[in-house]
Amino acid sequence: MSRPTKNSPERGDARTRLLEAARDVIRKKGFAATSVDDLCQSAGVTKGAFFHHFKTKDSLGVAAANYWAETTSAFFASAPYHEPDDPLDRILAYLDFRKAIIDGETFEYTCLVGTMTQEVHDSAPAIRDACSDSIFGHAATLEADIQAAQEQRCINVDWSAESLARHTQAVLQGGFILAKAAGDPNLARESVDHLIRYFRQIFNVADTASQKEYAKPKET
Amino acid sequence: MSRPTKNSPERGDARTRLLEAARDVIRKKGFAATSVDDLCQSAGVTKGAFFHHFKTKDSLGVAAANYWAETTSAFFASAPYHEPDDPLDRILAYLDFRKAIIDGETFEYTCLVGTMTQEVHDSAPAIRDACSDSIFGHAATLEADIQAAQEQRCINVDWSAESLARHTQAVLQGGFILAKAAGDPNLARESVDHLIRYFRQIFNVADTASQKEYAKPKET
DNA sequence: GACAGCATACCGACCGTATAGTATGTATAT
DNA sequence: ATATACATACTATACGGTCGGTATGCTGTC
Repeated sequence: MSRPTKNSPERGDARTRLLEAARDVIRKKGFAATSVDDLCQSAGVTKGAFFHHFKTKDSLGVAAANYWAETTSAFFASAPYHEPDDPLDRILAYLDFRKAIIDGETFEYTCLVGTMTQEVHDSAPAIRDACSDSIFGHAATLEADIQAAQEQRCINVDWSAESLARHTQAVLQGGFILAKAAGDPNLARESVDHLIRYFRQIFNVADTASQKEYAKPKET
Repeated sequence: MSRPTKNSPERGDARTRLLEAARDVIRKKGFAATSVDDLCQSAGVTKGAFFHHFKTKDSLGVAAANYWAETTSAFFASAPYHEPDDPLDRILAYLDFRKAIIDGETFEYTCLVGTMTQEVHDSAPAIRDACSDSIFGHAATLEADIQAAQEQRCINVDWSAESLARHTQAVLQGGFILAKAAGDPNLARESVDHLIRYFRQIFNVADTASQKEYAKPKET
């Protein structure tokens, strides 16, 4: 909150501070409800700094989506879920990891680009496209492992690795909405649990505490 | 777009027209980006009418969420997916139905209360609660059938009917986000397909074109 | 190594407009 | 006559964006 003075060490990173402020404030209040002044105050910079770095509020939106894409890419690339040798194990580790990082305040675990997409998909194509790139770019990082696991373990599948990768993101995004509605991150984790169960089912891998037993359908 | 005159037959339904305008415009532009004037213009009424029926813009938001809850409840209650005798068949018919109504322009098939939840969850508790009631109220209509199907066909389950009902809504909401991001309703339908496959798996029911064959896991 | 010249980074007052909300008046139904 | 259902004109403010200015650092020249 301390404003950088003329010769403060923070000089030079107003842009980054604004992008970080955007990341957090927009996740709390949404894009349209977040004013330029909100962002400046939260970043501890002035309006002059804002419009020095960003031509318009919308261009800040694009930059924020790209910043999100970059930082989350790096974050996931260095995450430990890539360690297992088996591709399916990597996928399950990914899902466990996604579940583990759903914690704290809503704005800390929800997805900036998912939030912005909802608001601007029809009115700000530039922002929407940047958000779209981030979402589908991340989904694409899962495809190779899904494809490998599919080839290794499944026959006669009627789904593509691409669609399943996208589905994982849909489940996460939807879980965030329910979590916001109820004010409870457990609802997002709960959906990831169902998704994990789906993966175990379609890849035919037993859970530690499995539900592999079935009752014979009774006639009603 | 035609404004009702003093003695036009539309007199008396400004409130409904505003709620319908809210339903459509907010799904396009989002709540914050939708101005009161936008709504008045779209409904063909004046500001006086707006603030006669709604104390504030936020109270319109609450009313719109409640209107959505009422109209969608009636819509789903009279839908044909309740016909099958078997509870699991009813659930699968529900999911087919949800898939079938994902069509046309984005604002025609997406969920008003999901959209609003994203925006206002932190800043307008009254709206969020109304949205929350709509989402979880609808999810609750699925619980009895899920519970019945579970008791009929599953043993040793580690999931509750309640959580699975919520998960269906999460998948739908998430599918809408991806559809908005890509501008393509197919992405929402695709996620429903995965959800249907999940239901078939956990309830152990064969698909017409099944993927019940599995390859023996190869060593990598 | 001092200094001119220049670009970048930022400041903060200001502007025009859009926005939520109000005040007051009027037509219609009961 | 009174309440309801609007219509119209108006207000205060918040908002995105502009503009002239200043501080800081870099670069080449002598």
